[in-house]
Amino acid sequence: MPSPRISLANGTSRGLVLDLIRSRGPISRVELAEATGMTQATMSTVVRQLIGDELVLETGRGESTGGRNPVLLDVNPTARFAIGLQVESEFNTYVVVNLVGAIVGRMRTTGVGSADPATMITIVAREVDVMLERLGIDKARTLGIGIVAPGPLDLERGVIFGPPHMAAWKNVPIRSMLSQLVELPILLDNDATAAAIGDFWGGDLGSSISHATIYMGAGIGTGILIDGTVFRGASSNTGELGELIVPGPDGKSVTLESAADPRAVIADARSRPNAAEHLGLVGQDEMEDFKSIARAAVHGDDLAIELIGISAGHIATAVVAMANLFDLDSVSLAGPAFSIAGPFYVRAIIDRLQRDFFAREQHGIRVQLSTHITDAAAVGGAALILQTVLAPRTMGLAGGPALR
Amino acid sequence: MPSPRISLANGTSRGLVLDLIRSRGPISRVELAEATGMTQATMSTVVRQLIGDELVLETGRGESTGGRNPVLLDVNPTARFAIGLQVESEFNTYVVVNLVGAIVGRMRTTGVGSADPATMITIVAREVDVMLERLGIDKARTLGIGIVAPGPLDLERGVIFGPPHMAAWKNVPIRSMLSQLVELPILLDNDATAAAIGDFWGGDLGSSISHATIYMGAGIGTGILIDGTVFRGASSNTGELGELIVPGPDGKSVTLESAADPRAVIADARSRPNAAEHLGLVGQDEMEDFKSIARAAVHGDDLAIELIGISAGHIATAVVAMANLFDLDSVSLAGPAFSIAGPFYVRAIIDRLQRDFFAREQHGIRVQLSTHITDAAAVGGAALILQTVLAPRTMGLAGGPALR
DNA sequence: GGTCTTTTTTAGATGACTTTATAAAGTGTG
DNA sequence: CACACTTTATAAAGTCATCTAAAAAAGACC
Repeated sequence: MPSPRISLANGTSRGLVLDLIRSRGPISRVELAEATGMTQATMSTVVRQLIGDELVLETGRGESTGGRNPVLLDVNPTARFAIGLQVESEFNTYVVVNLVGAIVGRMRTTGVGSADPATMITIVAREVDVMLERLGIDKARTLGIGIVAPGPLDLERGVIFGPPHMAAWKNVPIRSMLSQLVELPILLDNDATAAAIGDFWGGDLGSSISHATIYMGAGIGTGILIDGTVFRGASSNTGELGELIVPGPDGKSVTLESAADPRAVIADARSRPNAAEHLGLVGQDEMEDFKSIARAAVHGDDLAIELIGISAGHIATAVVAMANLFDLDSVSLAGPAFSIAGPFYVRAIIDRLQRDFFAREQHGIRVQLSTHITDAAAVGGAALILQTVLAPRTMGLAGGPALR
Repeated sequence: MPSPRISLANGTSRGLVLDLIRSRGPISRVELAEATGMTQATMSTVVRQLIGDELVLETGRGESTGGRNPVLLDVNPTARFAIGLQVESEFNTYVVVNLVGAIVGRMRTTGVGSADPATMITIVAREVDVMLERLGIDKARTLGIGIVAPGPLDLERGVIFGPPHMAAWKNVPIRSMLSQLVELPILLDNDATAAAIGDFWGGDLGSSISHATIYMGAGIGTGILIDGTVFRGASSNTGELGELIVPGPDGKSVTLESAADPRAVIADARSRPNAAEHLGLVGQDEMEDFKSIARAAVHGDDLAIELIGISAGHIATAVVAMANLFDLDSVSLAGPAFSIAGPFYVRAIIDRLQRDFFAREQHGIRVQLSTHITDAAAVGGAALILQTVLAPRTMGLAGGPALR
């Protein structure tokens, strides 16, 4: 009766089963056995362990299909928590998520640009403790802190190389410094990867096999998941699509970043006569100006719609390229740049895929906005902790981020 | 002492160990234990089984490092064989490879364009038997036939959809038809994927984590390997890069296929005054005309060098895009189009990667011609059999080709 | 020759599975 | 409404890949 036997070594099956319960909602032991290929007997014991750890609850009975009716299992959302921390120069964003990836607490403080690393890290440690206490969450049920940082990183050593405008943070071993202060496991990763795992853990991806989350903040990056596992490539530098070539105005070749990121949209706007005043561009904070344009587009302003449409068209071109290379079945958009204008981008991508995706006759691609658009990276940091601790996976052995 | 424990379920470890012995040449049990994370005791038993199956031989003793000197293990090359068959409209190419992926027999006959499917399949079955007999290879030691076919395929059902110029082969269930005639397991896959596995099994890739084989015949495709496993995406349609956008002449955007494949090179040549005669273009067989240009380039003809250089530049652009998305550490070129002009392409790719690859500071990318350039797909078909039977792997659960 | 190292094998234990059998809790039928 | 039949869940015993611990084999070094 039981099929081929996919099975997995080392109690990894506990993680696999937890993953299934999380993603396939209320589900019976029998259905789990079918989905994994394990026997019902095995499933019984695996589930017993998960219930013993309080990770899973019996939440009711299902309908009978001719015999005894099944006991339905669900994840116990408040059994464990994880913290996500996105460090940026202007703000730090903290989130606390529960086992199903839902936000139970959120906080934003002044960012790492405002203090030297050593000072800032002590502040962070204090803020973490304060936040947990305020939420009434026992540290013992907190699995760790997932830090999401901009710019190049050394995931294995837990070191930030720092983007240009955060020079003081160059080569700061943020993981070891922080883990000495808060006694929690800590892990470091980049924004797009984190956002992708956040989408996955939040359950939005269903059983996608090949997924990409496009993360657009100041720049553009991609996090790629193969069967729910981060695809890291040779050195965790996958999904770099900023330099991809897209057809610019007049069919000239330009790079995606130079044509589609918020800065490009603003520059395009400023090149139009009277547009800066018309759209209320301030010229201080790029993301704010971009959001002004996005808001105008949402309200039906023709110029703004055109500007956003151009950017969305370029992103759509890039997504088609990725879809053809990765044979994607799921795409989501995350990051502050999509918080207002997101639907324009989703529409543009769907339209383009329908026309140009190579395998469009074989299967569709689900395109959606990430649930936590703006906080996607921080939520993803927390989800990375959940996944690493509760449902460890390996793939493309590039090491991935170390957890310490 | 033994490290984390990567271990793998279901006797998959036998395959893993065989893989390591194959790729890391003569190697001792202790080194194998280190490489896999298993204990030396476990390795002893695993190796005993492999030796029992005659897949592995003890081939000598290594140098002592202060104690007993290690027994070195090697794959027994002639223990098993696999057949690769590339079907094309003009020729069918058969190869027989041994356990280390080396060619031990090769044959080329008139292609599938010359007869209706049912007739052709009986011919193929006969030719397979004749070939094995001529080589003195027992069918019992032959693991199967890997068929590589052009155009869209249904890997799971083993059906050819057929390219436009092979209309009679549309929807032919080649796997089931052939497996009834020759009593061997049969598997169907596309050329680029097969070529990639061929490179891997031939040992050229070392321990690459993220590899792409660019296959250029009439069109351009890519086979992608993550840690030696085919990356199949949602529906085995990964690596489609023909429609990727590259900067054409004057910076205008064009698709890779329209700018770089053999047909494009010939068209470019014909657009130049007197070039057709100068280069000896016949206008019958595209690949032959392309090879004429390639030969002229190798002999130093300026125009030919320019034409090939343009094509190579476009391919290089595409490879950079792929390298940035997949964080590649290895690229190889296969297919008849690279058989003569290959070095021009390799050079162009290396140069471009050095300048534009995103993670160039973290690691280099090995770029090389496939060992069996022209026969890469056929050899790869055989290698797919070897991998499927001897070292099964799973990833990106898109099913992969079924073996029956 | 004796002692130390390194490699390989043996023997027993463990744990994640499986198979087989049994209990529990339903549905449907005469 | 008792009985047969299903479906779901657990229990018991066996299998298999792996581990730990310890011994055996084979060479290096003094």
